[in-house]
Amino acid sequence: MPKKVDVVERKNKIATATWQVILNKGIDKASIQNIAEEANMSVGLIQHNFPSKEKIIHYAMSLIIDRMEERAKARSHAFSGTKEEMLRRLMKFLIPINYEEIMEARVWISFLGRSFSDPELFKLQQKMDGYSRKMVQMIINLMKELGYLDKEEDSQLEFEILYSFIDGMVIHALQRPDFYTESKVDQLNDYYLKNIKRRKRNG
Amino acid sequence: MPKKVDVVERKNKIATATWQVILNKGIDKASIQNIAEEANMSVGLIQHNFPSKEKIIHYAMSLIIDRMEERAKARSHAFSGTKEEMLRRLMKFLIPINYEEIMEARVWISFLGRSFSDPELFKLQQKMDGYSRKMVQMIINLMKELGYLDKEEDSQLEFEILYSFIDGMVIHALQRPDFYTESKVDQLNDYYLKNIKRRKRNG
DNA sequence: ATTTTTATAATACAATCATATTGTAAAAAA
DNA sequence: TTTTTTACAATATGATTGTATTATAAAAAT
Repeated sequence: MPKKVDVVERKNKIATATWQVILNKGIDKASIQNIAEEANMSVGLIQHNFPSKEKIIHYAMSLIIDRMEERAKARSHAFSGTKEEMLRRLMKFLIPINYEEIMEARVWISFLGRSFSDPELFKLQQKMDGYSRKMVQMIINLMKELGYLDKEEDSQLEFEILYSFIDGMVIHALQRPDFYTESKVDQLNDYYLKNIKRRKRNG
Repeated sequence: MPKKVDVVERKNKIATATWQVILNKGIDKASIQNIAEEANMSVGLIQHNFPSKEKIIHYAMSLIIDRMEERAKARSHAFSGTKEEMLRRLMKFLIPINYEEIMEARVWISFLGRSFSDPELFKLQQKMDGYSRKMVQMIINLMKELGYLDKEEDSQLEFEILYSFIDGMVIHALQRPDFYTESKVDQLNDYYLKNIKRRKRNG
């Protein structure tokens, strides 16, 4: 056989080309031929790596989610700095900040739209949701540890509000990246925490 | 000529058929032929009402936004009840609650995904954003009026947090409609307001 | 009553689509 | 060395696509 090729790397290259086509031309133009052209590959090579276009789409979304989870994991495993800094870092776990992250988040939105008519994509989205909830729970736990919330307090509503706030920022950040810079996000998170502290002093 | 037909009604019927195809098969399957079948019309009739497929998509998104704005307007113009009730009603201005609203919000997400590669859709999305911001500002003003916020206070950060919270709930409501019932949304909004009040007592 | 305008349908067509088929070169396995 | 396996390309194919063309019936305008 020819030079044994890294099949994962190959698939990822096809997936990222798919993202590019979706970003530049829209998801309805994400055809095998267009993906092949974007990836500088032949149609046959794409077919050699994926049995159908459906599988390309599914793989492309699952890779987006993997990337998001990786970033979140990297942030939650970075134990440098104080716990207060850790809390602030965690609160940004989903927010797309640099160009690459914004593009990925935009592609994710396209997949989210399709997930309502594609059960496989819906499952992937649910997986993403499950992971996000774990991260938000970590944030809530850290808030309790740092005295932002009472430890005995039932924090279910606090959880949902924080999660909505974070996902809302994601939606806004990918629509107005010039406004939603990292420092703007920091400012909002600080204000959010300050408000929790202010009301806590009151009980 | 034949029975003069209501051209707006006709266009809206095509637009809603487009929504259905997007919901059932995905935005990449929203072809003229599929839309025609869904609307029980001939391809020629679709073409008679729209010069191109592009225009159908644009019209379909603009109708979604009109519907959302209409609902928001209806809620903000309903002056029944106390101002506290009005505040709570306004906080739900974007949240999809019944089946129809959830479907519309899901279609909106599909258009949002495409808006990054279609300048016309992006403009429509910006229009929607502008309207939403007006509504959120109304809510902030009412919060000041009702003593939730200090009137002199610069409420820019408060504004962004509330707007993200609301848009985040939208994203969550259309993904988990069984969880995000209207009463759950009410509960979250009440808790949100209660927290503002608690911290305000402290200053 | 004749002409014109309009709503609607049927169908045609080239482009693009997803996928199948076939071929080839290279290297691992025998 | 021979065989087999694999990476990759070229091209074919039938379905679907957006759009153009043509036809028709009905009613408004003349």
